[in-house]
Amino acid sequence: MKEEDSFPLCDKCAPEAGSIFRHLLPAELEQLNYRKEFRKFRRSDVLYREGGRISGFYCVHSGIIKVFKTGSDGKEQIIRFAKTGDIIAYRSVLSNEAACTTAKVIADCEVCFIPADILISFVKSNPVFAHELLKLACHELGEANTFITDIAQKTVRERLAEILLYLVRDFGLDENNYLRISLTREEIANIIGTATESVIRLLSEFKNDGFIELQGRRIRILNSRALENIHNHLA
Amino acid sequence: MKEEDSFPLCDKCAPEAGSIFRHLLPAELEQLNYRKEFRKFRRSDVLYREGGRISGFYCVHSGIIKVFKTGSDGKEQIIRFAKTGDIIAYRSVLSNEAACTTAKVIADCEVCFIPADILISFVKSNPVFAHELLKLACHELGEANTFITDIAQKTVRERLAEILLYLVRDFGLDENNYLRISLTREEIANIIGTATESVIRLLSEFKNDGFIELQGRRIRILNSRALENIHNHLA
DNA sequence: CGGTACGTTGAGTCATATCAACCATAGTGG
DNA sequence: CCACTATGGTTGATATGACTCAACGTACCG
Repeated sequence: MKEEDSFPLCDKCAPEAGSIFRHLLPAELEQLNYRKEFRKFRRSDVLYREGGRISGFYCVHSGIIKVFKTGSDGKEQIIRFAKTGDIIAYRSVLSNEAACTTAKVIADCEVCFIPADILISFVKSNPVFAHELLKLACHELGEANTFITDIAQKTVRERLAEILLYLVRDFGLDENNYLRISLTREEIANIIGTATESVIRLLSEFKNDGFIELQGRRIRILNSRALENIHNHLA
Repeated sequence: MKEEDSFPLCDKCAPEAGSIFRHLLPAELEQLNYRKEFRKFRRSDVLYREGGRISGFYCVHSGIIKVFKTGSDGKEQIIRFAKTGDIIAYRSVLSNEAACTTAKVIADCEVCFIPADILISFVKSNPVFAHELLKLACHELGEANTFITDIAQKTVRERLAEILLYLVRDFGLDENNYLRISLTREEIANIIGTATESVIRLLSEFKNDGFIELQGRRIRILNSRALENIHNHLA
């Protein structure tokens, strides 16, 4: 079928996207291809909701997803983003806990849904894969620790500079130095833990200082070195 | 030898302390007992330092250890505590990254030092153990996410109430409702990400409200329900 | 006995949150 | 086609939580 062709096959997708599945054996990849379900989502669709039980996890083929927790007063706290090659919800699957986050689409995406049991079975059957998964979780843990320290100790201004640089690193710039991810001011605020108005004011401060340029939601990075300095408390 | 007797044997310690090693097979436990090194540390000793390469990890037999990151201005951010049955530094060992935290003794402790290679080999040889280790890492990741959300969204007052409850849950109360962990005001500040003076002021506010009692460094919990309410923004 | 680390309190300041008003844009339905 | 509504962005005024700085008290320790 024509349709079929457009499905990403894991044994092609895994190495290209650099996903964790590149550590699977051919037979396991075949099994994965057989069991997975290809799905498309559009902006603001929700993949799963915190508190819910999870029957599987997702591997992102294209698009961007934000993963957030809802605070007691209903405010979103964005924990991380997932893009091509990333997997989400694996935490809940592996620890067998209810989802502690919600996943919502930021840029239209294509993902594979993979039943929970298959992940567990790979962990049990493929030690290298298990180790890689551990590396992944431990790496994320390290990043979480860094984030905790920053959010606890740095000013909003410093955190904003940091997040811009993080977005550059993770999503890159286009040919005109515009960030390849588009976020609302509120979403930016929900990453660094501040008010929307503060983000707006600080962004326009950065603009006036000539570090960035703003075209609506698009952000152009002019002087990442300066942002680096702000982040490191040197300015 | 007399000395030998005082060494904790992992096959006894693991089930009692509820450590991750309870999932090992007898032969593996034996290997662990053979390879591990028993060590004692006193208050303010450092087990390992951030940035350093790690040749092994630690399983805590007794005592309390604080694990923290040092912020850019030298301020400690306490990430977690480790007590009987907990393992530390496993993150760096598994992800093969330099230590991103420092571990310092809060209450005199006895630990086993375990060479890195043995952990990796268990992950490879024992799928159940690997899975349990994944559960552990994923659970910690979930806790980190919650902490990020709290620190980003809650007031210092709310966080202080929360941390007191967390310390009750994790370390318990003695017969007179005193916390079984002793921290300096500065250490408390370094958990919740605030200034020492703020902790002092808020603690004495809680005292005046009759929620707690203070005897130097010892904290007596009188009304945990009230603290619960503060934490949940209900008061 | 002096030193060092910890605890406490007060005063002043500042970064950031909050509240309110307003504008721009786009989608919707009559 | 146009009012209508919702969403997101911006700006200003004001309030305040929390930090900083400084001084001083306290307790333990060699």
